[in-house]
Amino acid sequence: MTAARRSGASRERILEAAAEVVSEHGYAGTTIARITERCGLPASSVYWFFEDKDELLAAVVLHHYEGWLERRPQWRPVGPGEDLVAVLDELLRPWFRDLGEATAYLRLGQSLLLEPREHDSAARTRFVALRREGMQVFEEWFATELRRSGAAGERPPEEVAAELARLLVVATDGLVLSHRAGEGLDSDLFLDLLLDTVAEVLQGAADRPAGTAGDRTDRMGR
Amino acid sequence: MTAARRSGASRERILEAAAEVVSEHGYAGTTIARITERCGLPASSVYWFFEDKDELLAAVVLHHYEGWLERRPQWRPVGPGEDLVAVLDELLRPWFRDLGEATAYLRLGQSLLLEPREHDSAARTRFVALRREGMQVFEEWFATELRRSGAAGERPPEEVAAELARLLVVATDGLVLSHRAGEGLDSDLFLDLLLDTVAEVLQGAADRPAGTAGDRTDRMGR
DNA sequence: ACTTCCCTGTAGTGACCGTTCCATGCATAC
DNA sequence: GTATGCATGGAACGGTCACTACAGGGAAGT
Repeated sequence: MTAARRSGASRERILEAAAEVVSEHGYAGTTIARITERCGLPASSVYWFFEDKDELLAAVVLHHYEGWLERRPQWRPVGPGEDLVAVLDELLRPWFRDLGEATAYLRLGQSLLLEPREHDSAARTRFVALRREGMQVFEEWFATELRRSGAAGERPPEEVAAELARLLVVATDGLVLSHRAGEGLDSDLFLDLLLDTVAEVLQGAADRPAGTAGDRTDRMGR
Repeated sequence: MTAARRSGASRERILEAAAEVVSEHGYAGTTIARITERCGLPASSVYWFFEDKDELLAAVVLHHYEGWLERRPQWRPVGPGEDLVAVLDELLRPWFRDLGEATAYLRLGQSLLLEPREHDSAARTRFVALRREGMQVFEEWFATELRRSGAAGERPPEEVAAELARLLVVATDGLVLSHRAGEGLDSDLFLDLLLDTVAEVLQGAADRPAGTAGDRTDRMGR
């Protein structure tokens, strides 16, 4: 058990068991008892590694986010003759295909989002922060590529990038929920539609003069 | 009897108290104790009118849905010289403006969606059913107007209508969650973007020949 | 061999959960 | 007045929740 101690294998086991329980029983159905049953370790071990249930869930959120960061698409720059939307398609499609089933992470996070703000659990706070961080990954890639290609037209590239990143996040959230409702919404076609919208935003940005652009976009988020 | 029970004012009080508790404390924080505290009636009254907590929540879902049906936008037909998207704008904008705060209904429903399917509570089952029903309200209006105006081009109007209805529902879900995350996503601008997308779908449907249209759209839906 | 420290095992804790029991009101009808 | 049935009041029920007190194991250092 030496190796187990040093490598923190028990902590990992608890973390993974918790994630499995969340994905099987949902947020409300996640109890310490189920987690201990799942990982074979007693509750005292759980409370040895984690201060309380809230901190454990926060750790689950962080754990999954880090996993996503490793497996996330590589944001390669757009080549000279390439279309930005085509590259985006290539980057996002595998991820969208997994959205229906694979992401217990998003399910847990969305449950946390729907909880009241006031009570402000560590898990919820962390998810909101990581969600924002993840969105910035999108945003910066967009901003870089828009700046390079000049596809944003008269509008500030950062502004268009923020808009597009928000659009992506909102769309994925909606897609996950739609899937949970058992509506057979096809991820592939939905991405098609989304990319069409992205193209349309870019088109609009390029066409529109600077003056009128401000009217439509200044309200988009903080 | 059942009819006598359903007409009672106490039943209504319990129902409203439950809705308030849900909107304040979220799904997980909704307990019988809090509901009785809120409405001033004892738990025995709650169990006089409702079989159990699950049935009470199912009744809350139905109650709010019926309220929405009454307050929903009137789906007036599109006039001769009018644009379909412009009318849609007029119909949806007030509703979208309320989405951020007002709809405890959607918050409860989304929490139910994120619960596991197997356990299959009455409340969850009912929300899924009403969600589908509500979506069909959209769908039929779209289908009618598309059939009348011929805006669907070569594609079957029902198919385009289904696609647009799904798009609307997914977008509203995502918008509610985004708002819960505290991202200052502006509902007005988001609706602008959404309507642009609708217009784009219609444009694509009108332009595309029948043969290629099938490739993109057959996957949308069940 | 002895201490040290990390982790596990057992057996709880009180609090709160949904739910139930049953006596009591309180109208209305006889 | 007395009977009838809907609805309330209050006090409990067993169960499960998150969490803890504490003793013990077992590897590592000395």
